[in-house]
Amino acid sequence: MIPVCMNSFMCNRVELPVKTSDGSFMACYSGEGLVGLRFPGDAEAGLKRNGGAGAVPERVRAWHRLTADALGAALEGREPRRLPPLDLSGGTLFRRRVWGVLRNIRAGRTLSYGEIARAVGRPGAARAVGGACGANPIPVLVPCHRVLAADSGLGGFSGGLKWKRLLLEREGIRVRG
DNA sequence: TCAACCTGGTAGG
DNA sequence: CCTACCAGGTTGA
Repeated sequence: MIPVCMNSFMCNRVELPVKTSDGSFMACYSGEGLVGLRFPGDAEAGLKRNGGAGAVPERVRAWHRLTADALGAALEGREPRRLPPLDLSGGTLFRRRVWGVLRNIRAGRTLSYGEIARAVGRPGAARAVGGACGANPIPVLVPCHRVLAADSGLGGFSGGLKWKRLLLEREGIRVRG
C-alpha cells in the first residue's frame, strides 16, 4: 500500500478566505493544519489545488473557524485564545526553531533579531533570523511582526511595513519613526 | 560556490 | 542623530 501523503508539500491544499475589518485574508490548509496565511491583496495564487473540486472537509472547516477567531483577536491586538494546528513542516530546522521562539512572544512584547539568534543558540545569526522571519508562512498568528531591530528600529516585513506598524500599534507598541 | 536577506556593531561626520 | 562599511549565518539556485 502506497502512503497517501508523505509530506504536506505533496498534499492537496484548501484555500479559504477570512473576512476581517482589515480586508480579506487567505488561509491555506494542508492535511496537517494551517500552512499559510496571506494578507489581503497578496496575489501569489500559487499552489492551490482544491480548485473548488470538492466539498471542504469538516475538519478543515473546524480549523478555519479557529483561524478566523484567532485572526480576529490578533488584529485587535489581543492574544488569541486558541489556534488551529499549524503545519510548519515546510521550513528548515533553523527556521522552525526561530518560528518556535516567535510563537512564545506574547502580544505587546517584542524581541530583537539578535535576541532570537541567541535564543536558538546561534548568537551570530541575527541576519539569518531576519531571513527566517521573512520566510514565515503564517504571519500575524506566528507573530514575526514582534521582532524589531536591536536599536528598536522597525526592521523589515515582507508583508509590507504598513502591516507591521499596524499590528504593533494595535498591541500598544510604539515604534520610533 | 554565490548572492540575497526583515542584522548588528563600529567608525566617522 | 546620521551615513558608510563590513563581518556574519542560512538558504536556494
